[in-house]
Amino acid sequence: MENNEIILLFAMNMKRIRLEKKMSQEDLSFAADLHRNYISDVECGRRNVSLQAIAKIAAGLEIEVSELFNK
Amino acid sequence: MENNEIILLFAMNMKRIRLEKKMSQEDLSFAADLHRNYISDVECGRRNVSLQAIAKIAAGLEIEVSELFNK
DNA sequence: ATGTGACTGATAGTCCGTG
DNA sequence: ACACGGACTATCAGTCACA
Repeated sequence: MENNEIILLFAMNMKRIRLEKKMSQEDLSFAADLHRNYISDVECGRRNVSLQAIAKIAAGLEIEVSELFNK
Repeated sequence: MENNEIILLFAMNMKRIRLEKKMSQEDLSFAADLHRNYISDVECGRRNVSLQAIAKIAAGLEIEVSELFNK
């Protein structure tokens, strides 16, 4: 597979922002309407997230989508 | 399907940028290593694109991923 | 040069658990 | 509160013929 650069960038930004907001993965899973285990997988860089899931995560974190792709 | 706001935002940005760069869909499909019909589908908002495909498209357009999510 | 329906194999995303 | 596994269903990636 091996183009996981963007997957890791996304994962790291997501985790960093979630912690800044003092949310648990379960808080986020509820706010984003995604499964708790899925949030865990994404933050560990184990998932190739789709646009709609990206939008849900950004909404759950109350941020713009583009913030999840900052370098 | 419902929440296609982000899908349409992505589609419109992608098409606008591609045209600004004076590329055809076929040019982009070659540069991004994605099928021509797939590029067409994405620009028409018919696909829920994943992170890895997003990275390929941004690379093909020679832009940052976050530019595809500007409002 | 682009849009669309349809198809198949792969994987996104859910849910049950465990430590 | 989180990582990880296994199993499941819904959907995505990738392609074709044709308009």
